[in-house]
Amino acid sequence: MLDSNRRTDRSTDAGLYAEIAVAASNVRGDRSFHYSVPNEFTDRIYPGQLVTVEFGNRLLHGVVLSVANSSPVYSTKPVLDIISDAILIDPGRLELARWVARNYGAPLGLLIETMLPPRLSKYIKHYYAADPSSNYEEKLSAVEAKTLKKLTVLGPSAYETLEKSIGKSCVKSLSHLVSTGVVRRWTELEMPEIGSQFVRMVSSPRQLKHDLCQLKRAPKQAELLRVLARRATDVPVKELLAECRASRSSLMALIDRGLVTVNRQFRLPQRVTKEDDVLQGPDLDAWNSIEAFLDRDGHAVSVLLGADADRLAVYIAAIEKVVAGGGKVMVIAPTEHEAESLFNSIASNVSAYVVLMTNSSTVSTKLGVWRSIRSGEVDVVVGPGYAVYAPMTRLALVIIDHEEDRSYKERRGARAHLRQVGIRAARIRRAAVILGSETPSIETFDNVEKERYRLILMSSAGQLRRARMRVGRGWGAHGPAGVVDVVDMRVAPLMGHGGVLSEELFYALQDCMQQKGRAVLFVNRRGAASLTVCRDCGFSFKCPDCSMYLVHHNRSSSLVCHTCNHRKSLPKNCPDCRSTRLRFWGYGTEAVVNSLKALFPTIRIGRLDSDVAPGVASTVAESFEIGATQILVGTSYIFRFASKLSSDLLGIVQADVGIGFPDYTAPERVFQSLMRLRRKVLGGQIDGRMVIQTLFPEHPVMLATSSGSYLKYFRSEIQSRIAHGFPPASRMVRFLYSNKDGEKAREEAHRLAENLKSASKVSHKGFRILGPAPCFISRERRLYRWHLVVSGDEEEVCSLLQIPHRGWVIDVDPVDLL
DNA sequence: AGCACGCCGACT
DNA sequence: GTCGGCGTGCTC
Repeated sequence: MLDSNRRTDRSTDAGLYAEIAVAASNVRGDRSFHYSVPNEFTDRIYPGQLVTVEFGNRLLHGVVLSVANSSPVYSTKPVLDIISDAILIDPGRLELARWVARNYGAPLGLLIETMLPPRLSKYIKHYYAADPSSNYEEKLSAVEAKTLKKLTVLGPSAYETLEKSIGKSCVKSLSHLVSTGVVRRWTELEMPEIGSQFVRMVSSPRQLKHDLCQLKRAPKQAELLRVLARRATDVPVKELLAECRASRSSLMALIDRGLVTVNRQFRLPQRVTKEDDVLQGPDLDAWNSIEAFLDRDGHAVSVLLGADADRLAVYIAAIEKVVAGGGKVMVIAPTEHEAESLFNSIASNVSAYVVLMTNSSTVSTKLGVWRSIRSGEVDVVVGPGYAVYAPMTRLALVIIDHEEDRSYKERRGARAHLRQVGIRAARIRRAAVILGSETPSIETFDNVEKERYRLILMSSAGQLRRARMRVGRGWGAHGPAGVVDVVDMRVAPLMGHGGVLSEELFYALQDCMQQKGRAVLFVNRRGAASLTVCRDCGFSFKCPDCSMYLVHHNRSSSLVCHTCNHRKSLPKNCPDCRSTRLRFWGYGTEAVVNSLKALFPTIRIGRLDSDVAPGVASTVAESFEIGATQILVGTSYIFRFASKLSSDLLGIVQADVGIGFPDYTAPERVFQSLMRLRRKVLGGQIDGRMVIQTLFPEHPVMLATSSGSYLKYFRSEIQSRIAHGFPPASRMVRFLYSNKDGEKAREEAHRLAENLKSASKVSHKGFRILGPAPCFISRERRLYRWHLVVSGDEEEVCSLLQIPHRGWVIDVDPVDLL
């Protein structure tokens, strides 16, 4: 009788041991666990396999990381079962999972879970059966005896079935029954059948005549068989029945006769074949560089700088080349939406097997896509950030488009930066990386400057550089230079109500309207007012659950919290002193529209932000595109309609560089979005004009923006990052703690600070601890928030990630500190 | 997740 | 003394 739960002592048993990543999502960091391998598994256990193990008193699955003849742990539990012999995660991806877990302090189990087929844990079933060969001498408790008796009657059953038929308390006695050997336990992987049904002919075509003879009195069945024979392949059930105008019963009869079989087959979703994008070939200089780059052996990163369409041409040529050489390609985009449009362009321009990884497809499609990629039949995977975890083998090229996009930084889960994960994935498999951008991120360009990445400038950028050189400006913004005016809003004369428009922007708009032109006004806030104040007692409306002020929205006459979406209607009187004199400070899109309406009563004005219903939004955009609307006021939401924004005037109502906010990437974001706006709005206009209203005209990023010089911007920004110890100058970790009780949050934050400080004494090395302090958003959704920010070198900082207990959120290289 | 262990206050 | 609630940390 085998006691499957016995522990193994290393001293007495020189057997085989497996290092396992257990699917427990709260073991932080890259910690793994060691289990002994029973003799029955020694010749079939491999890294990447899925196994069942006991963890604490839970039954969990895990993935084998390595197999060795010794274990660093004295006493080990046994591997209980190999769930399937398939290698679900290849060694390269195991290494990637470990790297992410270590560098971001994320649970290794979480990474493993994201790499396994979707929803895999739902398909793992634990089975129990009474072992008839075992004798019942053991002293069983009443409950155990009852469980055993029921199990004998039921036969082998899954845990879920047992739970239903014998109840929770009996089910708990199972583990003891297993350890005494009276009950056997094993695991099965029951993956759902996926794909649609296909009909297959059983006999050979030569036998067709003979088969048809027996169907003389069944014309429909004969017809089905004839069509099937003519097609000479498996035919989808639906298609076959439609073609023969037959019903399901005829098909069932054919199956009963044993003439056909029906099986499920997964076919990848058909690619969307729109009219092919008219693509010019990639520009020669850039392509020569990329080609040479791809020809060199091993891992290297190159930054491709150019306009969207130009980069796409290079991507496609690069994919063709790599696939022709037998390599696989990953194409990563910041959002699902962008991934889909990249997929459409690539799939219709490349002669390779291209699939789109998306969350919006059905579960079975996702599973099918995962399998197809794993099997190696797929050449190119296109997807949003998480597609860097796709199960690709023979990976030769990773393309990360819009590498500067902030959405690559995950805001939940592992909180990894998926651009960095993609680069690491390529490095592990010695694949090449192309980072595509029009305005590279500070981190990426820093790597260019330090000669870790190579810069490839496309002619669209190169031409601009030449044009700019003549007027003494650097490269970096695309499209004609145009005129840029920066208005100092602290001293500028204002027009209209609400302090929204400067005279300069007003006259620019007036000019533009008189010449029947169009204008885009960019505002960085939705709603009407950022602060609603009582003019008599000074009362201001705050969110009851957060530390934020409520924003007034005109349309619904309500007050909205932009952090938690708490809403209430705007009262007529001040809740404190009953005064009716409520005043609105600051402005958003609504206030700008109202102010403009008063100044330009005859002009049609459109508004585009996330408050506008999605269906209405595209109408607004189209109406602007055809000229029915002359002024468009919007937030960054307008980028969704980037192709419809072409205008003569671009007004930035308030360029806020985030001074006074703990958001060190704010200047980067301002530069990025203003440059992008300028390309999208004024790109085609020789005489295009841009007016930037700002309270900080002397801020280096404002100066760089007005001259359109990327280098100027980069220099000033990297200087400030170095000065403050922000990434990429050093590694930074933010430890965040939230609690209903503000005092408790404060205490906990101080406790962690002490723990971190003593850790620094142990290791002698230095790192800087900022705080503990309440966060800028000190209360959110009824929780008080405290944080600690640590910066130092990579090695040092990684060692701190394990210290905080559960409840702490760890954010490595956060994008803001709000 | 779920259990053990330890600390502290309230009770026999 | 001892019981039990809760917070914390561990699971090979």
